[in-house]
Amino acid sequence: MDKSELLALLQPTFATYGFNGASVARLAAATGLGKASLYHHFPGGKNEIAGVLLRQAVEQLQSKVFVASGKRNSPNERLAGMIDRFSEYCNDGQSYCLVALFAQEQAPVIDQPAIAEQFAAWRTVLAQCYEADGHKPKAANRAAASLVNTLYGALLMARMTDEPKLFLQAAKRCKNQLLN
Amino acid sequence: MDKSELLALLQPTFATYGFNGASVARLAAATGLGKASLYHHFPGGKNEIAGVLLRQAVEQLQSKVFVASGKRNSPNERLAGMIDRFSEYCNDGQSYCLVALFAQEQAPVIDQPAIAEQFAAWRTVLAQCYEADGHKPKAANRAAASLVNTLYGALLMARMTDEPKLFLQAAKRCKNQLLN
DNA sequence: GTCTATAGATCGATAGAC
DNA sequence: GTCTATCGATCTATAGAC
Repeated sequence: MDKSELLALLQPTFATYGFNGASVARLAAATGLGKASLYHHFPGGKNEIAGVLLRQAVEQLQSKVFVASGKRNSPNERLAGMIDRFSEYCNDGQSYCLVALFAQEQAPVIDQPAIAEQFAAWRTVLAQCYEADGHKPKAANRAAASLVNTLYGALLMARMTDEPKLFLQAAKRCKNQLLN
Repeated sequence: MDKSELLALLQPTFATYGFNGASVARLAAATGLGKASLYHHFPGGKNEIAGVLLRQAVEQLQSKVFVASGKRNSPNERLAGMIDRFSEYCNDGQSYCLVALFAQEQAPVIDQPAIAEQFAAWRTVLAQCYEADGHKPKAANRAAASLVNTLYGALLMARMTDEPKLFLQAAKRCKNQLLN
């Protein structure tokens, strides 16, 4: 069985129960393998699996979501694109973000200062779009922080209430606000 | 030692490590008592403690935060008051919300449908203020959902990045938007 | 009420057969 | 590469002395 397939089977268990709630027994069951077989693929055990999945999530946010792509587009269209790609990242509010989950649990795989820098960097990407749209630097930073807050807050609400539409509606409102 | 004092000592351990990360050993250490002494006060063990703290949090949000108090005030002032009281609830972004934390971990003390109803009810309280301020029903619901998203999103970001000011700034922006 | 000591279950992780 | 069996540590919880 391929390692990336295994990781795809393992991710939902972490996303559902968090780092501490995802026991090796549960993880193994999610793959259909025995525990020992899982250790064959991931000698570092649970920490290794969680670390790989966490790095995958950060990498996806970094390279696929918070990127101001489409140089032909207006700043607002680029921001709207990032909202759309964040929606894809979290499967329209149906999947959760392991970065947020692990960070809240203070999981051993989390490097908290590095996470803080990552989110600051992503806010900066957003702020540059707002600046390109004519906002003053401080207003752009505020708008960027608000957007990240709203996206993650909506994702959290969708998870807490098991209503993915709460995320979709919020994402739509954000985009409408940009493209009105 | 008084039970409410004990609970005050126990809450931060759950808030820091989550339900699964807060072992009875850690909880006992936080109180200065031995494990057996903790079971004397809470025969139901960890689940009982977490349940009490969870109900405390919900009760505080219900009776102290999401209440449209001050009939003399304008709808916007009442909304601003709720933002202020949510800030008090989370200690200006320095403490986390156990409802959110336990819900994300699918902790055994969580009744997920009940939590979903609670947040829906709190959104309704906010929406009624927005309606009283002249918003149409659907717009009021949207504004209410946005406000809750932003508050919880900002609290989440503040926790993830260990920067409480991210919450304070967001709360301030929400209030400015209301009272401009 | 608080303690030490410990039971019994589950945890993460490993040995070794196949 | 997958398995059964098991280790040692940790977990929740309890027994019983003081």
